[in-house]
Amino acid sequence: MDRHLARWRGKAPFDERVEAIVTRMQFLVKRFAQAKETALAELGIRDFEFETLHHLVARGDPWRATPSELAAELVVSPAGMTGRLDTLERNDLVRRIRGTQDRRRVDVELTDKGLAAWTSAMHLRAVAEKTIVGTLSPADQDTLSALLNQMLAHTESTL
Amino acid sequence: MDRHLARWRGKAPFDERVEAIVTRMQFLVKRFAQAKETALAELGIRDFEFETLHHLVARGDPWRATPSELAAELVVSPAGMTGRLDTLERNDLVRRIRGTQDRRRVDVELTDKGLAAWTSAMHLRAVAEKTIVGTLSPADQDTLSALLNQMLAHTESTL
DNA sequence: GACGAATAATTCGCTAGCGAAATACTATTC
DNA sequence: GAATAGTATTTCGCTAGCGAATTATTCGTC
Repeated sequence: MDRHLARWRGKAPFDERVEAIVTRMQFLVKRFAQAKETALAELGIRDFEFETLHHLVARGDPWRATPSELAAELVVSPAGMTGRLDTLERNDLVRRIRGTQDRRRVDVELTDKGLAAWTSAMHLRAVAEKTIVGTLSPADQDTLSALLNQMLAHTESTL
Repeated sequence: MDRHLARWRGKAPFDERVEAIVTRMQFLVKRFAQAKETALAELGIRDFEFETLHHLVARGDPWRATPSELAAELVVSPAGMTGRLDTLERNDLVRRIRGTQDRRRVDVELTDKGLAAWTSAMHLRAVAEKTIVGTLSPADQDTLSALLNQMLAHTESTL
């Protein structure tokens, strides 16, 4: 992948540094995704399933959220989230509960099976991620996290 | 998105720092993707089309590569790359040329139209990316790029 | 020259996700 | 109470990409 960047050195009609950052991040995120899918495959769970359960667990008991909240947090369209929830519900990992005060709303709740699946998967997935991030020292990890956060703060403010 | 991370503080059964890094990178890469699709939409070109043309241009005249080379550089499966090239060929952005010395191979070559499309799109896409990365100082950008590269070097060495 | 292993690209069947529209519902105004 | 605008979720039609298998070709061995 750095060969790609090397080809442009000195002659690219754009900011090479920005190009390098974006390209490396894209590449790494694909690697994270591949590592996680591989690690989770032995449990028969997909990473998008895990991520969704993860966000429900993060909310604490009673582990509920609306499809819109989940869609926003996971950067997925409403239609995409509906499809995800269809899959999770079909696998008995979540249940949909119609709102009583506002029937347009749906509460997505983690099932016992979903919580157990999350528990089993969480460690495997953490190992897969740490394998890559762990090459950095803790101090470097803090630096990286802060820089990413600075860019994130910007994207949040322009929405 | 940081609300998600805040929910775990102090009680997560995994390394919060690693989680923060991976989550932020995933979020940012999605934002990059959205910004680029939006910017390129006015030219009627998709980001995956641009990325593919970009890798061909990077090789210099005569702007050729095999499907396997492109698949590896862009982290796409062979089947996925075949589909991409189908789309690019249908839009007259590339042409496929059967190898003469090894007829299993195909040479993917940029067309004039493809080069023109890359030229038009390149600036728009660079602006979209810089909008986010540009919030960091040049020194911070170098730091970020180096840290990302350190992780990348590791993933390359474990393939 | 025949055969088997390996390689390159494509095909096949499938899926997660998208944008836009539709449906169901709520809130506000008259 | 009726009408309208807005919201939440789902439906619809489509697509980029995947894994596995297939097809065509090359290379090495006998």
